[in-house]
Amino acid sequence: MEKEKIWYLKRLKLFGGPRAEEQIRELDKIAHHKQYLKNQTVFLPGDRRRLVYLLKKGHIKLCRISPQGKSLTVALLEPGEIFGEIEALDNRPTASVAESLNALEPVTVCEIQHKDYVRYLHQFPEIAIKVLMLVGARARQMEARMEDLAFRSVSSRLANLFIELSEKYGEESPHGIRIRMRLTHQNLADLVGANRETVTAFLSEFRREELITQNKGYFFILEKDKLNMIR
Amino acid sequence: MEKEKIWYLKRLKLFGGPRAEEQIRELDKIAHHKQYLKNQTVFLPGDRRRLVYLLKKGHIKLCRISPQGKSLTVALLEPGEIFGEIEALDNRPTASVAESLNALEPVTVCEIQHKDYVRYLHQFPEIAIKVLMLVGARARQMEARMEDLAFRSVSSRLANLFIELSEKYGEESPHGIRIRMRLTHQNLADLVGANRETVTAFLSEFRREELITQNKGYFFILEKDKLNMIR
DNA sequence: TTTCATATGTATGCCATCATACAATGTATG
DNA sequence: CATACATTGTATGATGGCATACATATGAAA
Repeated sequence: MEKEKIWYLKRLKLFGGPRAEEQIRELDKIAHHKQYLKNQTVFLPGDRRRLVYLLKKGHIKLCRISPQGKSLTVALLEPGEIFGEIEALDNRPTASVAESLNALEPVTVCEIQHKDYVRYLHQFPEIAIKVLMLVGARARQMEARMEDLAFRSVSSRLANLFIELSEKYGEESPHGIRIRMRLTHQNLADLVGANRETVTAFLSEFRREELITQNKGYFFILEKDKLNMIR
Repeated sequence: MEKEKIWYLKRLKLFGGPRAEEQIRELDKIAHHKQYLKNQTVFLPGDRRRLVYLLKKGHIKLCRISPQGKSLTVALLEPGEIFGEIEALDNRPTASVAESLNALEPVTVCEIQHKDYVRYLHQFPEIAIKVLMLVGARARQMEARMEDLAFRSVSSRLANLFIELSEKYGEESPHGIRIRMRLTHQNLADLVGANRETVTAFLSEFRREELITQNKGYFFILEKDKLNMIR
């Protein structure tokens, strides 16, 4: 049963070395299981609780909301990922929103108090270094997305998004690579920083050219290399 | 003389606690002093040396270059800042360029081999945590800039850039807040992800409205709060 | 000082993307 | 099944910012 309880921690790729067992046990001690019903937000901009989260089940999107109410999705998260105030330096609260993504079932997370988290990192410095690498990798991805926003057209960003999605969330299927999360056109628009209508138009085009298909909210990538060539 | 040699490390804000002295001494052992003449690049995309750098003198910009040769500046660095492969996870080399910024004098840095750096972090885990916070803070800044790119107009981004510059690099002067680094219109354009001509046009407008002035490559901010209100 | 390269200033037409509008379809829920 | 709501599809005009073009200014080097 104990084993059952910590399975999710094993997906985290944060642990390793001779102390791995201990690392997992200690993290489990400070992590508090919690469920969010669908379409509930996990945290909002300005949240002062400064929690660190481990995603156990479901999908989460991290967004930024503009003053005019438009939304930009900064990251999509899968079970096993860590998020929240993992790198909180100053006292400023987050500027992002975390919410479940078109969830059909509830989202399950573990919450960790920030002070427990910092104590834990001091206890297991190897893990601090791994978290550093993780945050760094995400920073690089963001750089790449910034470059896209600055230089590339919506169709190009959208094509690129499908390639990234297929790499991170794709699974082979008889009808092409299936993206294993429900995504609306609005979701895609928020991911590429564009208008929903514009996205819909390009999706129609992609479908006409048989690069992708769409079924009950799930997308299938048919021609990955052709998508790669869209300017 | 020894004191002279490590002054630059004291600017780093990475050290602290009872072991601060030791931290600095050990870092100095693995850091190799190096000078770059003006307009030399420190590293290019694909650089496999995977070095970590400490900036001692001069300014550095980190850029991304698009396939069409357009450049987006990801970060501006001042003396005392750390950059390079501070968070290198995978074996992929950087996608960014680091080059000196309109340098009139040579840029001075310290280079650290990546393996020495990792060993150092293991030796002083407190520092790994500080680097984590630092990388995190930069990641948040990038999120904010992504939001800007996605939602805001060039004039708004430009006004916002001046506010950020005045906060990070500004110093009071009789003629307003002086940005203490030489910046061309092209530099600004690269920072906000826009066309040089477009930027020049808005700068003329800002100058006409007496929000900023420009003198020998240096900018002065006159009306910070009015800049804040530009949509 | 003269020369040359770099940086700045301004105008023009063009085009990608947005905002708006509305119809059509899909899907959850009583 | 019927209803309501969310999502998708498509067209339209408006426009911000880009590319292009070229003139002028600035300042470093000779």
